[in-house]
Amino acid sequence: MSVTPPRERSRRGEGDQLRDDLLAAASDLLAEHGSVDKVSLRAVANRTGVSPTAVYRHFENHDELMAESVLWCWRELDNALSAVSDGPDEDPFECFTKMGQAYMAFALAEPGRYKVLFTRDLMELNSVKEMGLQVFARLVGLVDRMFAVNGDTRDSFFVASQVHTWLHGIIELCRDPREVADDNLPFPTADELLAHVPAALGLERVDS
Amino acid sequence: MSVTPPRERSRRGEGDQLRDDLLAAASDLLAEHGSVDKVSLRAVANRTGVSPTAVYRHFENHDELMAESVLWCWRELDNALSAVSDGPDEDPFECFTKMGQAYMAFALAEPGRYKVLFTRDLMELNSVKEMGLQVFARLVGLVDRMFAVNGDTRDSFFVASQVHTWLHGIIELCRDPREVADDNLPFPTADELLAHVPAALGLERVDS
DNA sequence: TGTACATCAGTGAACGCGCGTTCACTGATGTAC
DNA sequence: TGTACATCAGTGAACGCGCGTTCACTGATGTAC
Repeated sequence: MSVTPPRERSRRGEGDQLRDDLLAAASDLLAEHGSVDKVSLRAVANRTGVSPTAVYRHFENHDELMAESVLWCWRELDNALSAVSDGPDEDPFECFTKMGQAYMAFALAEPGRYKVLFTRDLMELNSVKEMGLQVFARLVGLVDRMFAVNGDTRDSFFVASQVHTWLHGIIELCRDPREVADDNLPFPTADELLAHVPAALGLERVDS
Repeated sequence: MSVTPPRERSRRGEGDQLRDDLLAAASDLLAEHGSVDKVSLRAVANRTGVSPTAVYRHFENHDELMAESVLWCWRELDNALSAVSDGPDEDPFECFTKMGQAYMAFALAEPGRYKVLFTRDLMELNSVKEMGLQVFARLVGLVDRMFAVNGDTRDSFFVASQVHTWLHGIIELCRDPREVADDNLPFPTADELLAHVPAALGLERVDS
């Protein structure tokens, strides 16, 4: 039980700073433990260098703290994907590849943080659901643009769902690339599996 | 906190019966909660109608109880898949479809029980890993037989991994088909997504 | 056939722990006058 | 410019709870003689 040194008290009027600090600490703890159940309010307070009661100045209870923390993780994913430039003048097929790699990189860098995004109970909250759909909308948009180039008439939402499910499964199977390396499990790596997705789903540029 | 009526004490020499009863109760609790962390030793004892201390006659501790419980769940999946006849004189493409449906049915009937199979820490135990690979081997064998018919020269292990990851992702996305029905999430159903897997992965009979 | 006894299949009380949450409080700091 | 005071940003002790685990035990039952 490592104890973080006490946090310097915020100046007057800057009390909201603690809220962000708590969410950042919670995000780290979620990344470490990979589950909302394993991250206690007290642990978040402790990691932040603050007493458990201080948390109640910013969150109703443990449930709300965790819901907001997962929302924070979603924003981290959204930011990571924003780094991939996909303006309308870019090649959507290249964007798709880069976006897939960025998504995979986020998921594999901190598997616990990725896993927590899909916490079943939290998905029922509108805030979390909307955030999830917003990220998904990036994918749908990209598929739309590839379809436009190829003259593909399939339902882009359906194909985006195919992409999403497949990537999600790859991440689950090959969560930690290091495990695969020194382990006797002969599973393919995430990169290999990822590389076959565009062709299998007909998301490569058609020369005509 | 519902309390199961006390269990009738086993006759002398039949003490092992309790072990199976505990595992069956644990399997149900895992199905209900979908996580090893949420199922306590006391809850398993309670569900079985026995005192917590009785558990220690059959298991070292909570960890071993959970490990054996998950192994029990794996055997339930293995049994469910065994119901699909896939003798060498059957059409492997039909078997593949039926096996996929059986797998999906198992996963969607009790999402919690399915989810628990892939508990990260437990996968490091040889007993669990072997059980997982044994189930996976069914799939590889099926892919082999489809390849034989089609003269397909791809690596069957790799393609089986593609199937596995994709199905796994579909299950995660569409865990509960009822949610999709009355919810505003417009995601495709598991059946729709599943139906597109064989074609996308080149696992349909080639007419030549 | 009767009885002493070892064994089996458990029970019940107790422990220390970390948890979420409540309550009364404290001390620094900005502001009104 | 000095001071009283309201407010802010927290703290610290305490609560009841369920947990994993230990320990000493109990009572039925099969078996040896």
